[in-house]
Amino acid sequence: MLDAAQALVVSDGAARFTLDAVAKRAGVSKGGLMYNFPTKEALLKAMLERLVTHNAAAHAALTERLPDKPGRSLKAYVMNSVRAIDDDDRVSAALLAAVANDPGLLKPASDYFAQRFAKLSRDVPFERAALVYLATEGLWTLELLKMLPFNARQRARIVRHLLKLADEGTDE
Amino acid sequence: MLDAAQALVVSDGAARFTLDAVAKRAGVSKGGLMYNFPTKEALLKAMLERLVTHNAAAHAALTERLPDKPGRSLKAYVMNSVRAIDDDDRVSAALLAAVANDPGLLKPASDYFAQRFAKLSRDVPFERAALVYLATEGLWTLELLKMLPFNARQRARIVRHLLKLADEGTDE
DNA sequence: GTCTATAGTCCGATAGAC
DNA sequence: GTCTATCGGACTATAGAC
Repeated sequence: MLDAAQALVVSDGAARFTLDAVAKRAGVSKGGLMYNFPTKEALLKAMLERLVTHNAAAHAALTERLPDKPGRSLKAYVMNSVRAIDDDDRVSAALLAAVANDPGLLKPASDYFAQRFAKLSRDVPFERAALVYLATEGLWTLELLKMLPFNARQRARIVRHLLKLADEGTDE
Repeated sequence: MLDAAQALVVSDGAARFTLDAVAKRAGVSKGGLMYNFPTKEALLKAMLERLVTHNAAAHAALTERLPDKPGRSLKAYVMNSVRAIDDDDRVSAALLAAVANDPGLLKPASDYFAQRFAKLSRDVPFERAALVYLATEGLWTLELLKMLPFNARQRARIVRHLLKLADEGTDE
């Protein structure tokens, strides 16, 4: 059912994300859907938690494949964020819109964000880690909203710069 | 009427942003509201354009008050973005949610973004300008969504760093 | 557990009087 | 131009059969 819900927001956007549509896409009745998720909010929360889990797993896998030296976690974060936009990202955008009015819904993700930076910046000077982190987040957000004012070449140049900054580790 | 619409999204959020509510807040009937804005989309578009105008004016005013040396436009942009969150920002957040599914609505803002960076980066090395720009945008976005993983001291440190980077101009 | 059917609410937009 | 009144539709959630 969560698969169907995610596929729906990816293809139709957040506006068409209704219980009827999700049930139809999942091949169950609305009653069946609401047996598993008592309210729509419960469904949204489950989708959000799955996104966070996916993201954490992707970052962990990427980190392991990098040499174990200072900044590798931050570097993996950058790499994981600048990939081509995929379905998970599109789900993020739709959910962002859906939950923008319900700050409580974002609480679990908020905690995830706070802990994530703490881990990323452990072996990198604070200011540089924060700069790379914020710039990466800005890049991801603007790209998602199709408001990134860079062409492909400029974007590649920026990504290279971010990775270099993350890689330089503690030698400042 | 636009004032009332903005006040409404600030106080009640995007979910309660209905034509009835806007009309009531503006002290007119729904018919009167829809005489001026034929559809809800027209109303949203007008609000967006006013936001862009406000933002451009604030940046211009801030720029003028800085000494005329390389990087002053970029510096003014950073300063204009890291102020305490105000009503305009809250409107931005609500509109972000409202228009996330309608990419066409964002077109005018998208053009504004593209031109804005071109101006900001005119007298600063590209990579540094892009880094400062993206990090500032990331800071603004995360703060708006209450997902900024920094305390007040760390935030001040980051802002200082961003301003310094913008200020160093072309001496790289 | 999963279904059908429907209750109850709210929205955007229209029609027509004044 | 601005009002009142209302339409048609879509939504979440519930009730109850099987």
